[in-house]
Amino acid sequence: MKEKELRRSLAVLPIGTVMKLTDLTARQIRYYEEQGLIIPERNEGNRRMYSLNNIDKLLEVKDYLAEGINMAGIKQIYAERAQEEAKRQAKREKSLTDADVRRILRDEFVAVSGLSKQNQFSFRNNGL
DNA sequence: CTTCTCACA
DNA sequence: TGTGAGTA
Repeated sequence: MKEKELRRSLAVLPIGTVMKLTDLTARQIRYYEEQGLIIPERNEGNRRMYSLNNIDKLLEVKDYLAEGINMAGIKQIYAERAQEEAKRQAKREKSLTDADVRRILRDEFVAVSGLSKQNQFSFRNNGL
């Protein structure tokens, strides 16, 4: 499920192909890049190379534009989308630290009680 | 031939 | 956003 996403991110399409796939002019495609909506890579000859994800985003932008949304509006939509992703990322990190909290708490207890891990083991064997 | 940047009779 | 100029 991750190998697939990697392929979709591979920039292998020249602008000419993108034009046919999206029905957008080169001018528009470059303009949307200028607006930060997409960030195509560049090959050795400074030629823009697009990925399938870039195509999807361009088509998405095209739809928003068709719905009457302007550049500013589209930028806001992606800005909000980025913030929500940031929150999800923060939550994952928080849940991961929660797991670590137990380890930290346990180590703290061991230190305060003065019990080594080996002693804890022997205590258990003695039913304590 | 395709794409790039820059500019606007 | 279109388009032509001059390149790479």
